[in-house]
Amino acid sequence: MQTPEDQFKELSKNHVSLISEKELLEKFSKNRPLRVKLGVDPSRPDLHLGHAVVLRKLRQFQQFGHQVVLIIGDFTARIGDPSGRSKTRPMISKDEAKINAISYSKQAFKILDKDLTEICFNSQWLDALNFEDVIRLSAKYTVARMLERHDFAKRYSDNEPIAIAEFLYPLAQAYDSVFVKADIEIGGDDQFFNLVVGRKIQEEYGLEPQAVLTVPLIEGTDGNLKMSKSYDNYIAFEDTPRDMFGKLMSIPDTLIMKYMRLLTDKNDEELRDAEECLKSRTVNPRDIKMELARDITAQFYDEETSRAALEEFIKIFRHKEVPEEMPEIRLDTGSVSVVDLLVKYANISSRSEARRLLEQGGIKLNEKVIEDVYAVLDPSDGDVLRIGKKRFYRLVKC
RNA sequence: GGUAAGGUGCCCGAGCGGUCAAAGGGGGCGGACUGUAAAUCCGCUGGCGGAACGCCUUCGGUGGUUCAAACCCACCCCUUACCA
Repeated sequence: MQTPEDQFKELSKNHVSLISEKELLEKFSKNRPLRVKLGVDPSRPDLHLGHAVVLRKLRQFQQFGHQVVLIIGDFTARIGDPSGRSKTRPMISKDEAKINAISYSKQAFKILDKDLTEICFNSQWLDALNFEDVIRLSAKYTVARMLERHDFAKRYSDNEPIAIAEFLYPLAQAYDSVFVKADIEIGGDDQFFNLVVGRKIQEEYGLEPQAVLTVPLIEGTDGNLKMSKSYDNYIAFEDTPRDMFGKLMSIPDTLIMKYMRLLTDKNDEELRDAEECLKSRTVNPRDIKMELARDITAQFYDEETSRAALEEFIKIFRHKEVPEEMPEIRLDTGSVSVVDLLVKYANISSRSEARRLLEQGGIKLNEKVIEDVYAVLDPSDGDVLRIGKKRFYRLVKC
C-alpha cells in the first residue's frame, strides 16, 4: 500500500464530485483496506461501457488493496430508481434478481478482481425492516432536502408526479451503506445525491460518513444522450467483437478523448499525444479512434480477437469488401422473390419495409444492387445478400 | 369530494368534422459524400398491394350524432394540477 497522497492522486483522477479530499485522505491513512461500495440495479443485467467507467474506478481501488462491496439492489429494484422520469418499472422477483445478479457479476468480473469483491443482496437486510423501522429511517431526512435533488426539483416544479416511494429509494440505498459499513461509495454522477444521503444516514446511525466519489457519465454512440439501454446507444460488454469495434468506430470524433480517458489505461503522456494529434489534425481522427476501439475491445476479449475485428472493419468499410463470417440463410426452395427472401429469412419486418429498401438501393446480391423490386432470385450456394452497409447474409442451399 | 387541463404513430408534439396514415422535431433506416458505422447532405419511416387520389388497421375505451369523426355528444378508464 502506498502513501495516502499517492493513493489519492491516482484514485481521484477523472472524478466529477468528491466529498471530500480531506476525508478521503484520512481514510487512506487508516492503513487498512477500505470498504468501497457500489450499488447496482439488477433489473438490467446487461452491462455497457457506461458501467465500465465506474467498474474501472473500483478496480483501481482494488489495485491499492481495497475491498469492493457490490450490492445487488434486488430489494430496491422493486421500488424503481426515480432517476430521470422513469416509468414504474415492473417488479422483479427474487429468483429473477438472483439470475440477473449472477449474470451481472459474471460481466463485472471482466473488470473487477474477484478476490477483492464481496457481493451481497440488499433484500438481506431491507426485507427485515418493519414499518416502524421505515418510519424511523424516513424521519431522518426531510422533504426539503429530498427536493434538493435536481430531478425531483424539476419534476416538482413541472407538476410531474413524485411518488412517496421514490423518496424512500435514496433512503433504502443509504441504509445499505449503514449495513455494509461503507467507507466510500462510488457511482456515476447521476447517483451523487443518493450517495450523499448515505453519508447523512450513516451519521444518524452513529457511523463515520462514507466518502463519496462520482465518475462521469459517458455519452452513447449517438454522441448526445448518456449511454443507456433505453436509448439504444450503448456498447455492451457482451457485444460481439465485431459489433463492439464497429460501435466504437461510430462514436462522434468529439467523444474520442473522453472515451480514451475513461475507458483505457493510457497514461497521461499518451493521452496528451492523442489530444495533440486531434487538435493539430496531423493524424486522421479515424486512426486514433481505431486504436481506441482496438484497446477497448481487447479489454473484453483479447489482443488477437481485437486485431481481427480491426482487420475486418478495414476490410468492410475501407475496402468495401465482404466479411469472412456472416449469418447463413438456409434455403430449400429453388427461386424466391427478393421480398420474400428479406421478410422470411433476413429479419425484415414487413413487405413494405423490404420494398422500401429495394427502392432505395439498399439491397445487394453479391455486391450488385438489386434494382427490380419484383425480382425473383435463383441464388447459388454461397451467394452473399447484403442489406444496407452492415448486414450480410450468406445464402446456403440445402 | 369539487374544479381545471390532458390521454395522438417508436418517442416528443401539432391537429379540433371532410383535402388526415395525420404538420414539425427526435430516433431509426437507406443513399450520396468522406477520413470511419465521425461530420455534412438527400430520401424513406403503419400494413396489404407488380399501377391507384385502392383496400385494411391506427389518434385512451365503449356507444352515439353525421353522407363523413383524431376532431362533436354521452358514459367509462387513466394522468396531472389546484381547492377543501
